[in-house]
Amino acid sequence: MVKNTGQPAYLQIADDLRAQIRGGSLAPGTPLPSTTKLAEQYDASLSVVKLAVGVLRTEGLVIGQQGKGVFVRAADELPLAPEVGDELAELRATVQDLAVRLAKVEEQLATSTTRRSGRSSR
Amino acid sequence: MVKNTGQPAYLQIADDLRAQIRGGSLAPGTPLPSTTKLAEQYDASLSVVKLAVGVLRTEGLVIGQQGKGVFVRAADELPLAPEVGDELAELRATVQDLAVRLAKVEEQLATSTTRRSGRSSR
DNA sequence: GTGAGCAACATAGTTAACCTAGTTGGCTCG
DNA sequence: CGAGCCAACTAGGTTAACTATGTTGCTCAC
Repeated sequence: MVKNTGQPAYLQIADDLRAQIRGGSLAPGTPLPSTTKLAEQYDASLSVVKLAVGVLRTEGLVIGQQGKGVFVRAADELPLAPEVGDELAELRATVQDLAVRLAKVEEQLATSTTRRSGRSSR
Repeated sequence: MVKNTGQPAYLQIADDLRAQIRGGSLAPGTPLPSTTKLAEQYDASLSVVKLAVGVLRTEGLVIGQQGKGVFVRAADELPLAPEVGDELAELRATVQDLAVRLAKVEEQLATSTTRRSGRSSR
């Protein structure tokens, strides 16, 4: 990991963890892997993992406890409707995908129209 | 500044900025001072200011634009709107529409470049 | 056996440095 | 005069090092 989609690494990791939480793969009350573990797991630096966890923390999805770990918050006290977060993550991914594809198209279009003559329309 | 309320510096700054936004002292659409200015203003390091702005960014209170500045979001679209679901649905529709249109464009582009010769360049 | 202390590991905060990338405005040169 | 380059400023991302602080379990001395 972490790929290449133009999405920053710490957001990718945050999205992934968020998806795992929303999806139940990380149940409420259970601790996330430690930051060093996550760093290895995602093949990222400690810093970006800390950033990712920080995002989830400010989102309220997760609560860090010094010396113990980072725990998934109980579903009852989750900040937003669970589906909203889900949809948001999905939408983010989709939008990112669209952005990348559009950029490619734009580039192709630019080079071809330049070569071919003026442009049509718009 | 900052402290020493036990509250970490970056949260104090984030809180202060949030208060200014909520209080109208920083109107929607207006840019925050640049990160370097904020760092001087709060007598903090660049790093903590960046963290503080990052918090507001993930909260959606503020939108950063590379090269220009960090702008206060319009009051209409400020967070915690109860009709978040509505906005989400709308966004979903828009994204779907974009995806379809983009797919068409990509297809046209692919066939035309293929037909006309090998692809060009780059 | 029990308690004190210590080592190892955990999150959290702070700072600094470096790099990327977008915007803007001014200056130079053709 | 205009086009294009360039310098200065902007936010954003990444990494690394250091510090602080809390938790837990082990060992060792008594």
